[in-house]
Amino acid sequence: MGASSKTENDKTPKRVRMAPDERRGHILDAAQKLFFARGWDDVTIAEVLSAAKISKGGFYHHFSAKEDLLDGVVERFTIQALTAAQTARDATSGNALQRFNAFLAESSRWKAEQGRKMKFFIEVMLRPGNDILFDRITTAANAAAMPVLLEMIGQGVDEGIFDIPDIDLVGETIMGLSRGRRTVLKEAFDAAEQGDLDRATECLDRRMVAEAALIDRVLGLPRGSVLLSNPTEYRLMLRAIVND
Amino acid sequence: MGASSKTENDKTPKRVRMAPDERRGHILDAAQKLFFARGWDDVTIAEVLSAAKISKGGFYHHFSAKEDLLDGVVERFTIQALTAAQTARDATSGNALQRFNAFLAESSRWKAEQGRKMKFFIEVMLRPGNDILFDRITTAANAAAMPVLLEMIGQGVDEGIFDIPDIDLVGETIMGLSRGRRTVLKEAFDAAEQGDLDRATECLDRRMVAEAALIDRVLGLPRGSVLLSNPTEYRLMLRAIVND
DNA sequence: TCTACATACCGACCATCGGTCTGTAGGGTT
DNA sequence: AACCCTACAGACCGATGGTCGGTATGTAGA
Repeated sequence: MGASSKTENDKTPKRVRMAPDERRGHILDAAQKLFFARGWDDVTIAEVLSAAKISKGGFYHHFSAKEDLLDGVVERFTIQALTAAQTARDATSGNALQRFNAFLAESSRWKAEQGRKMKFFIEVMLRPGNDILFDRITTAANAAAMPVLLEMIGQGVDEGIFDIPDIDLVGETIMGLSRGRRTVLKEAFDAAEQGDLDRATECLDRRMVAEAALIDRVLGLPRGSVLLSNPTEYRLMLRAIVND
Repeated sequence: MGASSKTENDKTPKRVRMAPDERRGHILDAAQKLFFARGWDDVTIAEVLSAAKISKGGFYHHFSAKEDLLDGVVERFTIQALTAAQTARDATSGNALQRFNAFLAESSRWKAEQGRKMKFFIEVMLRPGNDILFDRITTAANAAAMPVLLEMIGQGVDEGIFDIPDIDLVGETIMGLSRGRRTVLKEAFDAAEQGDLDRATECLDRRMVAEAALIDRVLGLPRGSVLLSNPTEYRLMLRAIVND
């Protein structure tokens, strides 16, 4: 083959053709990384293009708009969150309270894992401008987990263990609390960055204890029924984050 | 002044010069109207310009960016919310629960008034894309009202009336609930638009009753202590909205 | 009242960004 | 080999937020 100029010297073939799903995945990977690092509005299509090594035409062959990219990223998270929630539900048995506690534990474990995997995730979601991104992800993830949660609460009501004024409000309250953790996370993160891991851990832990006490009330349970705190888990997460 | 050509024929003086505050106010008026009607991202600077009857250069003399406009609008609301909250606090006396109820009543009255004044307000804030605007306003308004709320709750704790796990969480929970009303508002609004005012009212009322029951729990109060429902108020608001 | 200075204001211009369109490469099928 | 389908390239476009040099409208001091 007298084509050394073809087989070897061509370091960059003009076109790399991929299966749609694969290409889509690559683009989403690049976009996700950028979005988490700097927020959705700040990142331009051009940047995603060069990060994903594809042309504009190629991109718009797979995505209809920039908004579509956001949807794609959010969708990934939703799917992950959903399967995680279902796994947690299916893996546990016993009465509603036991299942509920197991579910909360798994849920916070999953969140901590996300925080560990993506260095910027927590740091970034605390910055204004990323509200949209963060809000959409948490909303979608919560929405995915909500049916599972409500099912368990329903079971608790049927069993006569829980006593609640309105089932929708319970779900909402829990979602609201989880959203409000943003502030505490920021505080803990700042402390961790200054090397004060103890204070950071204690900060998160106190919050979780308080949340648990509040959920006790909301579900009409005696104090100490709901378990939400897991200091070692926080420690791991914070350590992973701080170590770049 | 023999200058008929000056005093009368000049229909449009080339420049209208105003005091900075006045001009700023005019621009904000125009911007607010447009934002509420169609959302922040949809409205272009050019539209604000023509609505406020000012040139681009003039505009950028008073505002540094489009974002600045949002800040201005939000700031107005914050101030209004703050004074409303303070008024409500100062106007009431009695024990913490009485003051708390009075405060809630005033607060919801104020919100209803806003909904009445601005036709599009509710309709618009339910549309995606206006999340940012709505979120920023509610967040700012809530943040303004929060100290007042916490002060009252603190009083209740001191008086031994309230029994709470963590004061910050209480504020957060209440704020979260108020944010979650969006969904219910949408439902009620849709019902009202179809002429079913009864269903709309009932929808809001049920929500408020449930919320009150939940807050009872959170504050460690016997059921029925917190009063949040005011059907006639909703009726007025919904009627005003539906009648264009 | 003339001059000098400050500032509110104008509008043409610019850079950038999301999105479109025409054309092309490359793998599979016949 | 001829063909087609489609993943892909990149020039191009319209809109939009923002800038800049210049102009009108005051006001303070001589």
